Amino acid sequence: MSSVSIKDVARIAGVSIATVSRCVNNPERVKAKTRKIVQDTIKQTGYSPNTLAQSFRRGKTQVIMVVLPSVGDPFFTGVIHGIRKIATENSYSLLINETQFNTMTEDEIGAMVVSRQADGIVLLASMSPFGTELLSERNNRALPIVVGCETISADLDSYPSVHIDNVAAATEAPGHLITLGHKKIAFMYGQPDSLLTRDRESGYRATMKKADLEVVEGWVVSGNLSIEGAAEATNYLLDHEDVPTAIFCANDEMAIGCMHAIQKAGLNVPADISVIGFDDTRYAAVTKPGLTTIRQPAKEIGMRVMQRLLHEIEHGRSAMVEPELLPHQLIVRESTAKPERSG
Amino acid sequence: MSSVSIKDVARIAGVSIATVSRCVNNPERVKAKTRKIVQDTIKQTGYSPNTLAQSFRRGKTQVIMVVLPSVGDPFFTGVIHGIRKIATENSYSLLINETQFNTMTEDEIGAMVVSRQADGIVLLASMSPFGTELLSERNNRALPIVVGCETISADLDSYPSVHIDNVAAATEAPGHLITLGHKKIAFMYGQPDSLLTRDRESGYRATMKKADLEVVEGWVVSGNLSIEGAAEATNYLLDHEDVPTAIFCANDEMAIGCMHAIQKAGLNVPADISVIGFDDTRYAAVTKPGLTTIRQPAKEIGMRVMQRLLHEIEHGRSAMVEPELLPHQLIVRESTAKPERSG
DNA sequence: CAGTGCTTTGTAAACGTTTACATTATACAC
DNA sequence: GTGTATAATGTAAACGTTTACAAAGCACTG
Repeated sequence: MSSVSIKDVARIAGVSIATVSRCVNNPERVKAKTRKIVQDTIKQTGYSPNTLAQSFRRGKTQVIMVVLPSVGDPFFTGVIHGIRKIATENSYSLLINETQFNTMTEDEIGAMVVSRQADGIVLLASMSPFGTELLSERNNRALPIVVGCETISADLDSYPSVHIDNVAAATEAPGHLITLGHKKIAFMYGQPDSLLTRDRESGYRATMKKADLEVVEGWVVSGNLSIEGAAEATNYLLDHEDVPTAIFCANDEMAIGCMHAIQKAGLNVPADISVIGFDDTRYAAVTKPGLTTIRQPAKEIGMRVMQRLLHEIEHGRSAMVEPELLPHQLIVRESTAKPERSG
Repeated sequence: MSSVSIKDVARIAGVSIATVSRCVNNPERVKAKTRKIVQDTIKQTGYSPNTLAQSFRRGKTQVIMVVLPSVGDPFFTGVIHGIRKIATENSYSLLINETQFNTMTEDEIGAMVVSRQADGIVLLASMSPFGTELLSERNNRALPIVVGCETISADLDSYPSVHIDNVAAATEAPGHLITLGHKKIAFMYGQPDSLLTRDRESGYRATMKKADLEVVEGWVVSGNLSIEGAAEATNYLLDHEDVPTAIFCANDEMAIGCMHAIQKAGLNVPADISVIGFDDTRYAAVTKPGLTTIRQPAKEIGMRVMQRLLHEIEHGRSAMVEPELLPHQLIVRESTAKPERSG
């Protein structure tokens, strides 16, 4: 059970533990002959440094904590891939925390933050997971944090962030629908309290207003970020006395649930109702009909977020910086068309 | 930058560091009055124990490493949810490693294993990610490992595992198709070398043989576990001189790509070709047509795997045990029907 | 008040590394 | 051979906890 430590290697190789340590970390600083002896001993004994002791001594874990609503969302999967790519290249591992089901309280996450379970944190579009006091004042030990996909709350504005221009992107979706001739456009958001959906909602409302279109009471609904939630919300919209001719969903996942509910109700997409999503996940291309959506460069966001985080870790908190904006793109497929039958 | 340590708290509160430590870990062992003073000091100073030092001293990280092909697969998402539920309840965090893109070599993962980055490992249906020597003999430090979804290789047979009966499940899928009247049934697997797909393939072949049906050369193809790979593989099948009337895909993800390719080729599912998947992910219910598939209890698998792992961690390696089998279920939707037009 | 047993607190060692500094070995010039 | 600079190695402290053990405090009994 007890494993071989640096002391054992030193004893067997007939050198000091310092030399063994150097052989592992700075091989060039030890004479070739000695190095050979030590390395052979290491191989023979199967020694490998105790990471716990190393982390402790070095004050670094080589672990990045990623906080996000859910790994299940295929968009976040893309972001995580980007994060992981850069992290792996730089010898970091990923500790992933999902906030979705609130199994982890603010206190718990906060404790993690403060107690250096990780060297840095990536916050992805979650609602502020810690009490703000944790991020400021006394506890603000320059713990490196970078925000991805969206600035989460005003309190977090001072953190570096990487995302698309959500307001602009959320303008293009209803813009596209309006261009097609739609006047009755509903909006389905995810979590009520997140800035992310708020940005998208404001983009939606601004566009409607600019086109002199009315946002009817009951057309702005929550799909709870899930297929099932979206299906429910869609049924609610279909029951509405004034059924919209198009629905703008704040992500593809909800758009999928939305289309399914429409089709299940015996209606046709896009003939009866157009649906537009957000994210351009890999499913958007294979739904039937293909989903018109706004593409976010998921992997790139992840990569840039992680690069920024590495910078923070290595060079300390950077001065107040502008959010880094990556390009988005409207992808037109078959789920949107001009309204054929007016409601 | 430098943070408050147990010493600072002890000094300010006027007690020894041992008392502070006890206040944090065994509050009942210190007098109420002293406890109050210390806890106030802790609150006032914002002290929180250095996790690194704790882990080091205790020899435990409270971290579980999960090794799996890809977090992107919605089936694994379900498994992870189950794992996380139990892990969180028991104060463990999840370190997630994807093997998919081979960014992490055997050596790297192996080093992690041996060097106690984690207290235990969950292996999910990946190909053997370490050299087997790492898992046996000298390095076999009773590091707790539980295998989920499938036993990975013969070498790992001695580890506890939790999964469905893959062979039996893979019998039901072609069985269902045969019952419908299909004779030309193709099989699309994922990664060539994994036992998981091999089990499913053997279930497929056995069923075909039992029904006296021929497995035509070129009908067993790899869809690479992805939508795109499955689409390619499907196109290959469609180009085959003897086009099958049904395709059994080793997971839903590939089934989705498969249906898409069929539809894109101007054919109809299930009229021209029936498609059956595996996993019953949340997308299976919302594809068009709805996907007939074999349900695996993803979350339950995750929960049981994690419970077993906790047991291993707390009570040491259990004696050679039988794999724990959870029930699967054939879910019939609209993507399968009796063959209407014979090829 | 001494003795006893229990509770509370303090002292100090230990965990396995890394690394500043001290020491010793080596190479080279004279 | 001596001196000097440099390379190689060793010594020991430090990181922040936890915890075995020792010591002290306390409450009670006789």
